[in-house]
Amino acid sequence: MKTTIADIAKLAGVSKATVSRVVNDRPEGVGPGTRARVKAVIEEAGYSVCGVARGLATGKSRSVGLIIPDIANPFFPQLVRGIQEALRPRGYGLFLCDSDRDIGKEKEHVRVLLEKHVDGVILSSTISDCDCQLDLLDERSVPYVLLDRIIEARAEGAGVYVDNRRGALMAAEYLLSGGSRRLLFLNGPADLSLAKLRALGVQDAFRERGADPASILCLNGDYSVESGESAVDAVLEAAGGKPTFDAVFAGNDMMAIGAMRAIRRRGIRIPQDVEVVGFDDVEPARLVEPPLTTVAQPAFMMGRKSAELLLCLMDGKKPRKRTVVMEPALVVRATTRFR
Amino acid sequence: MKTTIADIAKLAGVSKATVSRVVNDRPEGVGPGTRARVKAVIEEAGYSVCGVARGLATGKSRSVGLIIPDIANPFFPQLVRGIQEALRPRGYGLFLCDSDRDIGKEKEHVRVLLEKHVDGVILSSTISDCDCQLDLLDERSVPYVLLDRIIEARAEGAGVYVDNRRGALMAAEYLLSGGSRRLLFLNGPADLSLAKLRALGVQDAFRERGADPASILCLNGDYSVESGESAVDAVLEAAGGKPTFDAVFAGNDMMAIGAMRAIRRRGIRIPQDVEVVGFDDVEPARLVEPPLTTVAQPAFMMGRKSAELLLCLMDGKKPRKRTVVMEPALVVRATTRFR
DNA sequence: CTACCATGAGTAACCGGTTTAGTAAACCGG
DNA sequence: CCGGTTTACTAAACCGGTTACTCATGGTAG
Repeated sequence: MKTTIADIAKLAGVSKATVSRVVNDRPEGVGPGTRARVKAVIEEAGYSVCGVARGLATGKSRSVGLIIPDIANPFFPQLVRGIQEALRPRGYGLFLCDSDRDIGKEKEHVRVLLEKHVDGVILSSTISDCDCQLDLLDERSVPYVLLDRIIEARAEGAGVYVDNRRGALMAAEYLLSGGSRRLLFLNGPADLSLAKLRALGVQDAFRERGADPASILCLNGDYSVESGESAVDAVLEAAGGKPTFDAVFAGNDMMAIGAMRAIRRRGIRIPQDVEVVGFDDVEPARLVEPPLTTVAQPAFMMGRKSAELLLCLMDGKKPRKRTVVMEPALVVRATTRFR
Repeated sequence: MKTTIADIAKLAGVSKATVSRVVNDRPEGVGPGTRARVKAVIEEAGYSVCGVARGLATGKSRSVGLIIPDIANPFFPQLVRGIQEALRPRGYGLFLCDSDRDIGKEKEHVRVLLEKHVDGVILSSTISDCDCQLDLLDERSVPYVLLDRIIEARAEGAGVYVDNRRGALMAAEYLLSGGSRRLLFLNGPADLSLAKLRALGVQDAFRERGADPASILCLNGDYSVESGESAVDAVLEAAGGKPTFDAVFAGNDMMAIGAMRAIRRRGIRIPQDVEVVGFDDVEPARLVEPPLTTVAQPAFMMGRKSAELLLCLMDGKKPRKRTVVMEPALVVRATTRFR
């Protein structure tokens, strides 16, 4: 039989209210003697509050939901770690939902999270334009923070992103500075707004250097190694095995790694013949051969910030800024030539 | 204002009990006409049950906890995906807890999960011998499934593992079959029972082949690339840069990759001079150069099986077998010589 | 025609906490 | 010693569902 607050109250010879105050460390209304006695009884009986009952009474479940497109993409586990880091000391639980890049599953997850009465949601959405799930959250006034994946219709909402446009600009500029002019830009899904922003960044760099943005060959992958590999393979195949480009900039490291595989399989040298730059700076980037030059995102930090922002929102406080934009950093390794 | 079951009852002109029956699709006690009307009202009002209230009433929270040592290790995201796959259709939420390889955090997570009144726990524990957290679960009779990480004291409990001893035997046997005799066995933490089992497997292989198990050089890492790299580096350093071994078998792919880095940095060739075999078959294993020969674990399947087993336990059913042992498979790539 | 049972639906207790209003006793300055 | 304030604590309502039990009603078998 589980011990409840009533059992403790009876054992300690006080009322449930008093036990509740002791459990929640509320200073008012309980004398030091009583407090000590109740604490002793609780310890003795090994009692711990029932979060469900408390949740019903307070309307807060002390848990938040996280929706991400793909936990197998090594970028996201870092976000998760950052989020946990911020959540654990406050005793919040984290519902992990992998939407599997599927809009339907994403919406279903929002519904389930709502049923679970999470106090807030961190959303790294697969959807960019439609915002129906967010309407649901707004309706129930569940605070949420957008993470990594921007949703245009909610640009003014709380969010934590890297400066995607600038990150892409940095990558493209670096490639241009090395003399590359014929860029293969292996972007993410075209409807993702972060992908659009990066396209703009690449164009910025070209214009800045007086290069023609129209000369950029832009393809779209789904952030998997395979998609990067097959996209580049198709381009090379079409050109009879000779590269029609002298640089590749990929929307994430996994696609960049895929691109590298397709390129090297044809005997094309990296970085001598073709330079490659990725995005994210996940662990595999430094493990592949040659180690990948990439635009680093502070993933762990982004996770932490997003959770801190959400905690702030859930406390009903006005955060200093609703949108946190983090700085990307170019990490030069060996898929680009020495400058 | 949130709509409750009482609101729906009033709107539909029925009692809460009837609405409850309709919501839970209970066939008895509601006529088809009433049912349709109530459903319409629910749809109209956009009502969804409050899981917290339901949880209090039923004593089930429809959520399970997962404790893993390190979400950044690419093996674990695959487990997570498998678990979600099994859980989602049943509407269960998943509390993810990363114990960060820290026993203290692991225990804290168990406490928090207990407070959240999860219906079950999947545990991939950092702890091998002490089982205090499991006592807590037993006490509250919360069903749990051990996943990947065996806990010796609970060998008879529900669990899903790969046949670690056999996997290690396969790897060692393969290395021996190639003529390697001086094995550097880069095992996981010595107190982990899966590491002990693998050590036994390696010894089995040596004995089978008439080789002396005492000639195995055994080191322990923490499953990170760095630990593998530094361990092998230290060995090479001590031997003046010449390898005192002709094969490395690592407790996971990340350590194997670390070992490869240390080896190649010294100009030692893989696989000509030293062969390397990993464990797990995570994505980076096929991406590094040369691609890593490894003992594959069916991680996704293991995750799914563990969740299915837990669901079974939570339903109060007796599962056909409490312990599921999956078969490892040797995946031969290019860090071993052609046989 | 009556006795009986199946069916649809409602009533109210209950799950285990939190919180507000209320009470009795202690305290305190004048 | 008195009126008023403070302090320690309790009783009971409430959160939003579930469910055992009760009760008409109507169909049916004898």
